[in-house]
Amino acid sequence: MAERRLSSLPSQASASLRSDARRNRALVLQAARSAFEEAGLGAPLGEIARRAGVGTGTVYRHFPSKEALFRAAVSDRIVLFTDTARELAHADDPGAVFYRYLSAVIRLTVRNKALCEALEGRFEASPGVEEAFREALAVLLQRAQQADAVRKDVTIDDLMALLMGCLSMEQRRGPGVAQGRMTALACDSLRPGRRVTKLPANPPAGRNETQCGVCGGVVAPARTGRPARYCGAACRQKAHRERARARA
Amino acid sequence: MAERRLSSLPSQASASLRSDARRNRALVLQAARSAFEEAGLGAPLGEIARRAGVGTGTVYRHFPSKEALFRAAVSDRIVLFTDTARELAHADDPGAVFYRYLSAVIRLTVRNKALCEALEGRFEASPGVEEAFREALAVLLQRAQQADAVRKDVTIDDLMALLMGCLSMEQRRGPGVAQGRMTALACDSLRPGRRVTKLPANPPAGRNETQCGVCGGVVAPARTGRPARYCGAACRQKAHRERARARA
DNA sequence: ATAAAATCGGAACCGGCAACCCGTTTCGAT
DNA sequence: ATCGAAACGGGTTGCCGGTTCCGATTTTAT
Repeated sequence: MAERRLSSLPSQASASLRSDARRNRALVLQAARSAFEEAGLGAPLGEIARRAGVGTGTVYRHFPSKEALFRAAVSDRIVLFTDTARELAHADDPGAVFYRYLSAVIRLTVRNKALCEALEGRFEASPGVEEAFREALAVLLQRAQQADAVRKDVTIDDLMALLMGCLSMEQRRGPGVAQGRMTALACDSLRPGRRVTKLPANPPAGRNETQCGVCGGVVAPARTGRPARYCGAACRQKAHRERARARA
Repeated sequence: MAERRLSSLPSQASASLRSDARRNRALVLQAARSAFEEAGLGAPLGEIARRAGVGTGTVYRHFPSKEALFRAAVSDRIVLFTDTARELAHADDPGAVFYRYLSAVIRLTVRNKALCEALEGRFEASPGVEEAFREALAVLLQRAQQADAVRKDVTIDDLMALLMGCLSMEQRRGPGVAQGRMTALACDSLRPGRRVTKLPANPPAGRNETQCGVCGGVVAPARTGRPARYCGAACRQKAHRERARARA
């Protein structure tokens, strides 16, 4: 009787489960990993069930939703990354360690669409898992900067963006093109040295230049109180008409 | 009688159409631009019809498929980029022009999901349109390299990847973070100067290191004739089991 | 061995969307 | 003003994929 749809203590799974259930759970997880790795979250759930050799019902017995399954499938990889970063935080040569670590993470992630999507943070891998990775990486970054191996104006936000950018760059290179070219390029961009461009500072909470919501053109910073959203009267009217239509 | 489902001469549309048809076509195109801009190809077609104030049937009268509509909606922007690049090809200061152009393209594309997807080449914007852009950009790159403003080991492939990477990087920055930081970083990585890393050369058509198809670990270059796909016997067996299951 | 409980499997359900179709409306030539 | 053809629009169809449900099956405790 009692609750039937509780199931799935996502963390410690092996305890107190019937033997077949334990086995099936592992099969599902394995199948999910390989399917998600190839197709990302887009992988159909039926396909995962088929690969695991179970019915879709069984999948739902163990994981309350597709997304929960996804989390379970990728989070351990991310945790592994995090742990590694934490260990490396006390290494001797922070600069070299930083670059090697970054390259390794990228190399190990590129081929794994699920991991890419998870790192991109479109959905939390698991509450905290992604955040922990970010913080561990921040430590490596900071130490590399202290060792003067990474330019000081780069923030952890920049680095996370750069990481994802590298993933998307490396990802769309066909076979026959060297893996890692973009990563190498990105690493070079982090190195201190003779620089031509200053990184644009984050806006001082004031207004800054934006894009016209209709035509994409440049909008001059507003002089009046309300934020300027359109590049001119024509686009503003167009937007109003559109909204009116939307309400109707 | 005759062909009813021909419709949509995608290029010169205004000729020989009834006045209401011409107007509706423009409305649909405009609505498509704005919807795709926000949501990319994922924007539902019904939503586009709604915004245009027409029925879905009308959309299909003018464009044979959703993708054709998408092409029509974005290709003119790309053509604009291409034309601009061609004009700039004869500019005096190839280095500065190159960097300015690159930044501008990124700035004008980031907020436009449709344009991003089109440039990423997941589907041709229009046969040739995307290719033309690439070639025009290649000219700018080459001239900048001749002027010693861009490192010589960067190829047009690298640049295209870098462009898309910048897009994906800038895209996922929330408001309150300066636009263009990643672009600036990327531009710096292109500049010649004291470099620490060599870009990995494209593989000499020989084998190179790959990843294990199961666990993602490193696979040593194969010594035998057949390509090594797994990092060890365990993973190989796992893969075989999986395939067997897939067949059944 | 037996029965209760847990688990399994896959058919059925449901929502969302692209694409199609056809009765109705509008245009514009005469 | 009239009429035929062109265009409209939204209801309908087909498909896909996530989720649920329940009868059948397996495990485990006694």
